[in-house]
Amino acid sequence: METQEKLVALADRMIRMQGYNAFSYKDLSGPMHIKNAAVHYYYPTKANLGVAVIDQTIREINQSKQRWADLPVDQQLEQFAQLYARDHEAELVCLMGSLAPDYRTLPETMQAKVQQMGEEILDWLTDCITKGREQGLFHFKGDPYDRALLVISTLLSALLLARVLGGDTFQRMYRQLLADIMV
Amino acid sequence: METQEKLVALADRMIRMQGYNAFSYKDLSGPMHIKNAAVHYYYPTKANLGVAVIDQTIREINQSKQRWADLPVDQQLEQFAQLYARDHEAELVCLMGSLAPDYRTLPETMQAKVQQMGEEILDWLTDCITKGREQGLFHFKGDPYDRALLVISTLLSALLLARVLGGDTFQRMYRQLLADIMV
DNA sequence: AAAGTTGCTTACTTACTAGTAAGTCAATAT
DNA sequence: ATATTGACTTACTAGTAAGTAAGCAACTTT
Repeated sequence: METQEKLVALADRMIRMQGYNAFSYKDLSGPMHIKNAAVHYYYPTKANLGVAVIDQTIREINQSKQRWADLPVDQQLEQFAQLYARDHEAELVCLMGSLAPDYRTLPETMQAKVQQMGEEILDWLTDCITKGREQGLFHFKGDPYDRALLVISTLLSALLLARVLGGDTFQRMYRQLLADIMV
Repeated sequence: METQEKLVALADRMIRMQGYNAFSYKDLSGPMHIKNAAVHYYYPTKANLGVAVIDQTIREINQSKQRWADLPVDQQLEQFAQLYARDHEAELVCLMGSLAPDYRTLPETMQAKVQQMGEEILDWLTDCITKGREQGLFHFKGDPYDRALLVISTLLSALLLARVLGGDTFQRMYRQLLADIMV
């Protein structure tokens, strides 16, 4: 992996570990044994770097979607949920969970990207849930879009609450979420 | 209201609008037309101020609980949810939603308080939900504690997601949440 | 061989951060 | 009348933030 890719990966980690406003260029330059200005060489502003992190995440999500395309939708949902389980093991929150509280302080370029990311995840989930109900794999009351909101909501805040409450908070929420929707 | 109380109220607003790491003493001293050092007079460190904000929130929650003590538990839950609806109208996230992502960067005194706040809310909600099921007012699968986690989770992330996705995101989630648990 | 180009470093600026020490001034207590 | 306290202000420090300008060595292109 080259410097530029490593920078994005490390920035992603920092954002999801500490928050966008709580990390600085020295948190990247230090561990990578380069100078502060070298980070500015690749990403002139922190906003550029932030956008790159979100873009990378959007790409990764799209790759996952494609990889799962041939699975039954209940397994697709489970794979999606396991993405969050892996974040939990790494003691990271998801990008949306980290950036949403800081949304008002983010540069506009980043705000737009965060929104795009949210909409793309939500559209896919809505689709997944709609099909699952049609196929008798899921069952729930109400609009699939609203259900998709609750699914994201649960996974996102399971990561947040587990951070504070510790213990088996994440696992409990994870299990209950799937139990609620699976037949 | 006196200076000290105003400081806590304003700090609370700033934390829930921008995040703990994105506000500074000048954000308080400026609007209050006092000097930076006057803030340090009341709260020597930012951690002191942070703890005061959480303590105040815990006190307010306990007052609400007491006020609702004689209501039927389904109305208690609705009142609780309306607390979040009011935050949404004020374009604020809840304190937990703001502080949980930054948890790792918070001074230990604040971490302990955030945890305490979470546990107190959760205990009350668990109790409320348990009673509601016993009385046939609520109905849901699984452990009441897990259900309480999902209720908080939904309200917390409804505020976060509404910030990014806008529109009627909050109302949709709010409605679906209550529809899911109310008979 | 000369002229870019890439990937940095050195050295710096400007702005802001939390935090402190000492002083002021009005109200209160003795 | 004097001392003390409360609520600040003035003036500062040390550290960190993002960001920039200029230079340099290695490699590539012409």
